[in-house]
Amino acid sequence: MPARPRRAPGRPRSDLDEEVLAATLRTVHELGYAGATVDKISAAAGTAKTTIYRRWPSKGALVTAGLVSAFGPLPPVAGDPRQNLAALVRWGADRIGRPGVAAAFAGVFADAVSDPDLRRLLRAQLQEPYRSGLEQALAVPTARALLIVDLVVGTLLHRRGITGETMTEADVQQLIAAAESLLG
Amino acid sequence: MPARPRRAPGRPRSDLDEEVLAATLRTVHELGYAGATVDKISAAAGTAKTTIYRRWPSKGALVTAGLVSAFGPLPPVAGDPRQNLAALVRWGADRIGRPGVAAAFAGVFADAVSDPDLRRLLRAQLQEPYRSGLEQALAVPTARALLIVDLVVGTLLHRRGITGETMTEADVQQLIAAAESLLG
DNA sequence: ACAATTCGCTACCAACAGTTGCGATACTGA
DNA sequence: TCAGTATCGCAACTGTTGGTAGCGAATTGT
Repeated sequence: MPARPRRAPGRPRSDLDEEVLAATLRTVHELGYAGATVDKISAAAGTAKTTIYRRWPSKGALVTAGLVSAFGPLPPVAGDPRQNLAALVRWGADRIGRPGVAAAFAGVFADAVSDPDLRRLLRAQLQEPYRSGLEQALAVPTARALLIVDLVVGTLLHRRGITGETMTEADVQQLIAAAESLLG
Repeated sequence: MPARPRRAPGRPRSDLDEEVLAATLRTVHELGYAGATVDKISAAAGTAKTTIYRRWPSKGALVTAGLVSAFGPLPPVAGDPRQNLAALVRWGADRIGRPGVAAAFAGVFADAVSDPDLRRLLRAQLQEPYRSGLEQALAVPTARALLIVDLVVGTLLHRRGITGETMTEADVQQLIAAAESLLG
């Protein structure tokens, strides 16, 4: 018999996950990944550092959760693969252009190199959930979907990482054209 | 009258720049950017931490110098732009696939967000020197050359950052095809 | 009332980037 | 040979950070 979804005893968690994640990206935006200390993030969220560590096991996991929250679910698409690709690239460009997102990516990537737990978290929460939706929207096999993600996300992140600026509309159009050449 | 290139007085610097930079990438490869402490790097290079800080102003600058040393000068190319592009993509894929390079990139990108000095160094030592050579080899204007760099380098780095693996030959060929669509 | 759990707070630890000071060393120039 | 200068390796230090431990108070179900 299935366990009834009865509420566990004890004081329930306050509803502040979203506020903490928003404060995380805000602080990373202002101070960079290294400058955004967990003390400062908790102060910006109006809570305590210990509360944050009760919910996320490390700073990298916290920032990863902030990224997941900033991206949200893949937008629904219903066209042919070419149309879908253009819409998805614009969606990604918008999200990566939001304050703090690129800096957060750089930080978790750097941390993940020496942190296997964080690496697993990245793949499970950021790569895997989007991969399957992309395969369907673009009608491509897995390996091709992953390459397209590398191309689009990598290009957008590198631009922000090196120049600190977002892409011009003309560059986004070129990026769409380059990605289209991978649709097969 | 020109100042004679007379050697400055005092004990000359030991010839250990290259050994330190190699030890830097080696250590970043093994332990990640955060795990590669300057203490460990200096130990791996067989020198003292203070000697490193006498030559490079920060850990970020040290790792950036390691990257510059790992890439070396742009290889000479002498074909039409299409041939040159393919050769340059393969050159970049080889360099970014070398141990420690991708992890070093992620680390300096993350640090650069909150360190204007490091941001300037990145552009002056890693972006600017290659941009002009690329414009000539590919016969494209500046903005297009920068976009191609974002596309190629960004894609290669994102693949290593997320999966930790290098690209298959088939993927490199697809990347070349995608970049070619930007040649105009 | 009682058990269970979270909250905010203070205090703490180990590790790291970067600095300072020192004696020893290697070179130049007179 | 002797001063002057700059480097070297070493040890000790500072300030900060990620993360932990322990507490009394608050909030729920039974």
